[in-house]
Amino acid sequence: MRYVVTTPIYYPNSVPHIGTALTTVLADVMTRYRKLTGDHPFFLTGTDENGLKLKEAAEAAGEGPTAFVERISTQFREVWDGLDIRYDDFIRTTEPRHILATQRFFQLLQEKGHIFMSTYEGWYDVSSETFFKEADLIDGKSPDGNPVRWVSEDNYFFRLSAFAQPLLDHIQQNPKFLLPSGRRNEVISFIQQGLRDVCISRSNPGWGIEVPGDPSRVIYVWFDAVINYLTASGWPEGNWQDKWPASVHLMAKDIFTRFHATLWPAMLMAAELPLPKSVVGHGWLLLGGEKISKSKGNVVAPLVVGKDLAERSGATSEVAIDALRYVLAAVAPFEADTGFSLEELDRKYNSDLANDLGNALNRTLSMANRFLDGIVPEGGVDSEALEAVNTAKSEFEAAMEDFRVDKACFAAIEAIRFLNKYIDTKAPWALAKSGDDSLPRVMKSALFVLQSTEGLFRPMMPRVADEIARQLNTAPTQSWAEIGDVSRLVPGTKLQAPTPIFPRLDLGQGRDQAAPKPSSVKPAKPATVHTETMIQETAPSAPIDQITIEDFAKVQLKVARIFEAQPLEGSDKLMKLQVMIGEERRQIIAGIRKNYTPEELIGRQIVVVANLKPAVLRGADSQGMLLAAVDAEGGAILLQPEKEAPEGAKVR
RNA sequence: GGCGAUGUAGCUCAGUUGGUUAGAGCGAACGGUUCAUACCCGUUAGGUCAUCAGUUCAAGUCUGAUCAUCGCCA
Repeated sequence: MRYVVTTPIYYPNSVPHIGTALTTVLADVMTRYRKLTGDHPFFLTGTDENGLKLKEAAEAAGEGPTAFVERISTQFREVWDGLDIRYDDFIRTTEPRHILATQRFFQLLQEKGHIFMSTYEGWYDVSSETFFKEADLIDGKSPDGNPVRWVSEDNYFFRLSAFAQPLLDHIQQNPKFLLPSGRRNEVISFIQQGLRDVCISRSNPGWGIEVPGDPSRVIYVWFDAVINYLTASGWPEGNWQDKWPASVHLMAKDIFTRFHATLWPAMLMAAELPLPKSVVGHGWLLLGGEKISKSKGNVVAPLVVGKDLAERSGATSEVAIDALRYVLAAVAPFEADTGFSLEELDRKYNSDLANDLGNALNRTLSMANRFLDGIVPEGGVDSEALEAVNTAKSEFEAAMEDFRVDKACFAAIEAIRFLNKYIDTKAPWALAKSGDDSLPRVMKSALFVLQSTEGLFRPMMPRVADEIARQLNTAPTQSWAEIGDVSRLVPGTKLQAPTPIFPRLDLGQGRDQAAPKPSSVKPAKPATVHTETMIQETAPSAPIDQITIEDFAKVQLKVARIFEAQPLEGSDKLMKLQVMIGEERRQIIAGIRKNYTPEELIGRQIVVVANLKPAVLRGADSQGMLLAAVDAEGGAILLQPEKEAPEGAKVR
């Protein structure tokens, strides 16, 4: 039986953002840890490709649904690959294996008498694939503000109501079945309020998994989606019991209660199949106090963040990606949501990785090279070093048993904090000066802690761990049991010269390294602030008509972030930008090609006029304009918040 | 409307079953050190533990009310 870790299958009407990356990174860390502990993990992720919404999204994109999901699914895999996510299986719910498993599952429930026909009526919200009653609607729209349509049709229902008590019993008897505990309570009260039978089919729109024996209908997308976890085991054929039940289903809290903690376990009970061991619904990462919205697009693209971190710090792209992985894992919310920002990433990069971990490795190797000719000495290590490593190791293990990757990160960094204190206390430089014979033992203790942390950090930062092992000239940690084993530090081994892994970020400079140098701005007269669509400068000598504060208040200025930039075809000045104003995506055409390349623009914050009447420039829609100063040559100099502003912040 | 959660130092968060001077990390200030990526180590940070009222010898930790934010359900 393998240790099976799953993420949700992501819905490809969007692209991966920092929130989906969080779940996936956590799953990857758990998997890599289990690989070290010898639990033969199996890591499953994928894309959820059925559903009416997808078909409509494809049509809106002017594509056939097949081509559409193919393209987006590939995007997900590219991002996961870029984040060094090592999934064992990437399932797509349009694959034959899943269609077969889903239909078989449906039939199985029919055979067991848990499916019946009934008339289904209600207001259907395609966007969230959910039905609402009349009373649920707000101003004729769904509670989420999405348009709804009236649907009335005969459909198949799953007798969910029959499983309320069995579910409650199972939850009570298995304290680790639903986590965290706060959300488990939510599920209990949700079930206690009574479960309604759920409609699990829809009339066939020409996309989706057909109900077996009834091609006029397709299986409800959520019903088929959760089955993916079982599909991947190979069920019902072959040795599926090797990969089912899952050890842990990991997801964000929004799809926890209804689907993963209620519907899916009930379906499994109905099919008389084993339930997953644990279902974990972690909290959200809040950006600027707001939830990251899946349906609105990528608020922050993970690979852009990684690339940006690499460029600003000077770290290699592999190290920057590992750093992003570590920070996500370290701040991962569990019970509640947690506030996050790109500044937070920077701070944690500097303090935990550059100052603590990187510097500890660097100073230790530097001393070893100076005082011991770079040779690992004979003899043992101090008991306090051993104790610190063992403490970190066991706390790491305990944290992982509870799926608390954040606590595991803390345990690992604690070992490094110990090391820095230890070095200060022992002062090897003083020992070397006085010829004290305890020097080899102290240095070996320090090297030992470093080697141990190589293993501790490996699940979060595999490339960094490799680099630490390289500099220590020791074999990369292959198994968890090796951590804390002093004999792995072979006397006589020649250490490498220290090379900084995490170049320190200069946070005082802000995040705008790409900003034009002050010298390129003519200081003689104030640059005229204008918008990019007005290439010609307003005459600087002409007196500017005064306006009232009310006039100015009509202009809504907001902070936006550029996440995509490309030259506009058919123009040599215009750039086509995709920006996020908070959660809202806009396309803006800007005449800024003279001073900026697309690469310089992506990831930056800018200021835009948010309520400008949209215009068509060179055939492309421009939904707003950005603010820029004008340099002597008439080129644009972007206005940018002096420091990172909340996403979508008002400017006044 | 019902149920529930959250509200703790500038920031992000811990605070088991109520019990000595409320903690951590970051940031800040000051001091120390020099092996090191201006790093590390130490000290300090005057937090009405949202507010009010209770229970108790004792409450951040229990009860009730209020305010704010959020979630689930209807």
